[in-house]
Amino acid sequence: MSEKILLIDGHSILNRAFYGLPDLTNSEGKHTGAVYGFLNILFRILEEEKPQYLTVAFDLHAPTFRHKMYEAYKGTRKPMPEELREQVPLIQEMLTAMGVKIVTMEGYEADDILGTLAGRSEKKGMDVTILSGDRDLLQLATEKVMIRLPRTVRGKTTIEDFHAEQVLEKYQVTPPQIVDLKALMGDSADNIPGIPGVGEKTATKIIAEYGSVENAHEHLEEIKPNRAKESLREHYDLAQLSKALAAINTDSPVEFDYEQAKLGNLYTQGAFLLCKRLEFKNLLGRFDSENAQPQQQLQEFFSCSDLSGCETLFDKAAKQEYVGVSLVAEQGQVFGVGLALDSEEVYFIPVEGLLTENYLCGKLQQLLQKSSHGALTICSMDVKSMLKYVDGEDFGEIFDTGVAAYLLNPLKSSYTYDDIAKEYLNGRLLPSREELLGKMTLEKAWQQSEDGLVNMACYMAYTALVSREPLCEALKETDMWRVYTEIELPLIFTLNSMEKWGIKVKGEELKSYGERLNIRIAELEQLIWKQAGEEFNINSPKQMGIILFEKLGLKGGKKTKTGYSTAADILEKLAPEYPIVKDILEYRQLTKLKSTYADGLEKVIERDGRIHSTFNQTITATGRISSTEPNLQNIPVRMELGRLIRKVFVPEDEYVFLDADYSQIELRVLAHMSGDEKLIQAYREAQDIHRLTASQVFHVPFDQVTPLQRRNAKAVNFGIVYGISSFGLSQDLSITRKEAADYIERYFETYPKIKGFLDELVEQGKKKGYVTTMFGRRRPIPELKSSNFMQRSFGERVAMNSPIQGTAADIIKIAMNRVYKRLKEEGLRSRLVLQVHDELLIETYKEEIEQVSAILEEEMKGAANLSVELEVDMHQGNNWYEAK
DNA sequence: CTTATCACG
DNA sequence: ACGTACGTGATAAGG
Repeated sequence: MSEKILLIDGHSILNRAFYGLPDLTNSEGKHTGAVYGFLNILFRILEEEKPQYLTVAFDLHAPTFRHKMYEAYKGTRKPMPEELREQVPLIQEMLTAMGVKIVTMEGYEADDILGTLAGRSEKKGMDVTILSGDRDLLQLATEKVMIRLPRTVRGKTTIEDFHAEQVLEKYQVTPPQIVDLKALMGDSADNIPGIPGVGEKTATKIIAEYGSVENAHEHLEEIKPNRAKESLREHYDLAQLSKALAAINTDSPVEFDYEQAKLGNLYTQGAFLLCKRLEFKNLLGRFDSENAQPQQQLQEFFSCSDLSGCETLFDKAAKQEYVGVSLVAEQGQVFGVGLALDSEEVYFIPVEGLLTENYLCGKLQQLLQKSSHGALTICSMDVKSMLKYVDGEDFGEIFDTGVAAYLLNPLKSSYTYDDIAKEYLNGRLLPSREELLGKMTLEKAWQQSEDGLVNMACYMAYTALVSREPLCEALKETDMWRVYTEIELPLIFTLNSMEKWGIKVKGEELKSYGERLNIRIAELEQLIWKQAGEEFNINSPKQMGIILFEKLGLKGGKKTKTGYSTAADILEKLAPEYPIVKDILEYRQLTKLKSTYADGLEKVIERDGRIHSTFNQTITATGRISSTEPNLQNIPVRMELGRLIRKVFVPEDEYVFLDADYSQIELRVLAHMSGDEKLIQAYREAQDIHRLTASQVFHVPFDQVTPLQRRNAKAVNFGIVYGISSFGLSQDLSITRKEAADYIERYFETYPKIKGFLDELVEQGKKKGYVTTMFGRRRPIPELKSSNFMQRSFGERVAMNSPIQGTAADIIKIAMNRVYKRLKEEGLRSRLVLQVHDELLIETYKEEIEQVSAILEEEMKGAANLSVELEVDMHQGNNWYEAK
């Protein structure tokens, strides 16, 4: 078997990968999608080809590189987008790290290098594979040289392969004749003129018959279409020039050492580190853990499993200024505690023997208690998750790595110790949880060997302790110190209290509600099947799309890449005409209620008869909190049938619910932040904002606004908060874009300062790369720099929305902290149990109703001092349905 | 493990 | 021309 060499057209493949994949960025906002795509294609081809040699050719001057497909279509030339340009050095660095030979040469394009190397290698008796996205290279195909052209269609990459034979099949000319073909037809993307009046069809015919431009010219009189004959006669010199331009130089003086191109182990340590830096998590798995991964200089950790040693440790910890703590626990089961006294003295205390779960949690509580420490600050990666295992509500000073890192960059999906070490400890690389434990659960890891667990616990405690200083510095640097200390840190305890109290749910009522739904669901199912003429899975959009749009022939064609869209807004337009659609919509609604709410909630009722949701503080990009397992922030309310579910959420005996929500907080925030006098005035006079907007926008007297006008104006107000676009508004109101644009224009005429304010936000976002809330919370917006219109537009809307949504989030967080503090300090039995973005639910002891109402009103209204009042609506009830 | 759908603010 | 409203989370299908 002969040897094989793989030659890659570097820029071309990078380009393919860039346009074929969504624009990936790592958590630092570095664009990495093209590099990732390149590596995936590379690995795939290597597996298929198994070559002995590999080399990648690059043009020396990247900026001359173009996206040919795009240009061929547009007929214009655009510079390489910045997102792609910055990835060129990255892929070269990656290839070099993998020991892959890169070839460039002054004065020659990558094409020429590839052509030359292909020729030389073939002469040596090798098989050659050229990987490129550029069809020009087809001229290089022979019996031994195969050109592989990857094509990305809807995210799937297929590869077209060409030996000489396949070129002939597809283009009716031999590979070298491709050059002659181009000489006649030209190639706008490559600036090859060709000759006028000759396109692909004619050119192919001529070359297939006469073999070359020169021979065709000799037989000029025989050339068939007259137009072509005359053109060739007149522009023969142009044809020859084009031919020269199209021909790839197969004899360039490139120096090439086959030894250096020998394919070795790609999975080197350097490549591993780079993959890690770029966050190619999927690729990391390819690396052989022994060869590639750097020797983890595991820090020296100590285990302590005897009672007196443990006591000593905690005593010592309590006397310090700072101590790093981690709790290794999962689903109520505790495995051990990590304790970092200083950077060199990190301990793991396993649950073992006398050191029981209870004992350890008790020690942790003592450490956290306010009374126990004078000047001690407990540093942890995630304080709230630790508090879950600790009693009491009177805690001392803490530092929370996760919350701090979240404020500094709220766009990350997680805040693990290895990421934080990398980012805030000078690129320090620690072994990640996955590297230590794999995909094992804690329990499995514990049973197998506690080594990984020990390391993880210690690294967590260590990182929490050591990264405190740089994180605090960064918070001060970015003017977020106050948001951190005055809003987020106290919020940890507020949320902890809410999670621990939970909310009482009537399980039996939930069950009967579900059964009631089931009766109707079964009816609808039969009804739908009957109308469809067959039984099918109504829950499958795929099956339903086929039934509706193919079998029953409803109009309203394709929408998604996988088939027909059967989303509610599409179906609703069809509902008046087709009864089956109405039934499907009702079926959807009921099954949603059944599975997500009736069944879903029942599953998470704990033994105390209450649901304990988790409120996540480090998820959203804007500063809101989110709720999981279950999500209690999306319990139905808009439709009556769904709203009934709220009747199962009840206060304990002797308690009632007090529900308080901010009235139009986001619009009020907008009024304040923009300083628009008209809007401020309107709120001061307690006017109906939507009606007022309607009267201004539609130029009608205030008291003659029709309900439709008011509804439209309300949508405009919402649109403003979301970062208005005429398309979005038109979609929402089912009007034309022109009309929507009209509404917006008149809105901005009415409230000129709002226009200025929003423009300023976008400008600030573009200039600084982030926008801020009233309290200084930041939201980075990397999309604003994108060359992609859609992405950039998204960035602009985000720039307009985030400060408003985020400021509202800040305000209610402040209110929560204040309410929590007042309830505690005034020794009340009432407690905060839920937050739903602009709403707080308090399980109120009946004798405290008056006092709690006053606290709620006072603290919610007083949470921020705006130029308009913060109005609060409050209701009382024996369940959530009544109280809302 | 991603996609479509739908619940909330 | 581009083809979207902002922010979330849970469920069921179907690779």
